Amino acid sequence: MTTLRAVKPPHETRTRILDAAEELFMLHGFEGTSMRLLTSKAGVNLAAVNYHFGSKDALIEALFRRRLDPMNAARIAELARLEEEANGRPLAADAIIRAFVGQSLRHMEDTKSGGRNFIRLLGRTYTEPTKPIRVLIGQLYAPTMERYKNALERALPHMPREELVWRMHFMFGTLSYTLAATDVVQLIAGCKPEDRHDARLLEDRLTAFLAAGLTAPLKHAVRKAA
Amino acid sequence: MTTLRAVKPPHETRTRILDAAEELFMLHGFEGTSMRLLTSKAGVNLAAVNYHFGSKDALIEALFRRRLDPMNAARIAELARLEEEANGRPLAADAIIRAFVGQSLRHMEDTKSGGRNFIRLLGRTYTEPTKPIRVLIGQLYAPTMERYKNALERALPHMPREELVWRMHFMFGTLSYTLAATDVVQLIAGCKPEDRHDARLLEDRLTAFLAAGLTAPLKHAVRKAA
DNA sequence: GTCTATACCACGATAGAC
DNA sequence: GTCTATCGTGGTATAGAC
Repeated sequence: MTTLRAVKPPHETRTRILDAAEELFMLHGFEGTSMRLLTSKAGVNLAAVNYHFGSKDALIEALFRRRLDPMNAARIAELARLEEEANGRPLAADAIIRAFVGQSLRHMEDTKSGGRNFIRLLGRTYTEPTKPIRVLIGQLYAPTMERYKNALERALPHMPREELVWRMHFMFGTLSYTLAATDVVQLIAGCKPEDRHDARLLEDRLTAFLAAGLTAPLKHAVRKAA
Repeated sequence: MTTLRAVKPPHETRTRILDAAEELFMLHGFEGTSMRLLTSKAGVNLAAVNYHFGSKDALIEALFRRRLDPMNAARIAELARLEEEANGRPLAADAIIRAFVGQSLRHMEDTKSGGRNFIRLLGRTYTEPTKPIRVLIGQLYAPTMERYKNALERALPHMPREELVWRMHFMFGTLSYTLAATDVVQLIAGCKPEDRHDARLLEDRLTAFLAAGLTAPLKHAVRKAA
């Protein structure tokens, strides 16, 4: 076992399965892609999924962990970097938003590693009917969200906590939907398709929209409820 | 057939199927709910769905049409009413948004007719992997979107068309996500559950957030791209 | 430890009797 | 309109080959 086997890296089957799953789940959804199609595309045996992951659901979980854990770690690191630069002063809200949003868009840009597929898949998954998946996503995001919530509380000290939570919720929704629904824009009103792939421009558009929404003045009814 | 049959209204089987489908699709998704479960919950025969609708997909289409057509008609009527009141002057952006958003929340409030189930299901469907469903939703929304886009163009004459389309896209995303993902708020940061059902308060929160985002000043990069 | 062949039950859809 | 039988396909479990 410890002999040289340069041709076949360890866990190659695992990786092949994960890569094929990412693409097919994005195209046809979780329940829409059969294990038979998935394994044949990955070039592995039907039972390999069950051996390596245990079940289809466990495969889905592994798929999300593989990309989401590094992504959220990068988000937290980016926030820490900004806070260090600021030297104790609170950050501006739009800088915080940009740090969060940017990570998703960065992954969309590298068409090489299939990151684009994953991001679209991720955006779709927040509203998955299957509860275990939603719970998993929530768990994977929880530490990051806590950090960003704290940063936003410092950036917007006069915002009631509850209103801030709701606005973060809206923000999260806009981001996930934008990443997931790539063609509905065209269905609604038509837009130049080439723009959809300009991550830098999209980052500016999103940040401007979200920062304005997040820092909007409070309505009377909302302020009373706080 | 034309004799009096007060006990059993016409198309009762159809209605029973649609009602059961609405609830089960919301709970388990389209592919996640079996026809066997659906028909047994509806108290009809397994083959009845195929007889009345032709297929599972056709059932889904009928399900959306039943609720979405009146809902969008109400949206257009509401906009026409506001425009008549304004007597030719352009409407304010937040009034337009409130008219659009309000219709969804109105349907969420009547727990009686199962509207809440439908709205959650609808919010989830914009990001459905199955393309025919997305196309259907796009078609059903198209006339309404056109009307609202025109109204917003009048309300925001200095906004580049393309930026407006993107912002409407963001807006649509926030709305659909908010309606679909009822429990993720709690997963992320925790919020008082009773608030999630106060449609009036939610309408205020949403309108404030979206109006601010929609009317946000343009970034340089975005202005140059226009 | 990795992988394959195969068997098992539930699913969606359909045809035909009633 | 309803029911039953049936077909092809889905996810999963396992026994055994390498």
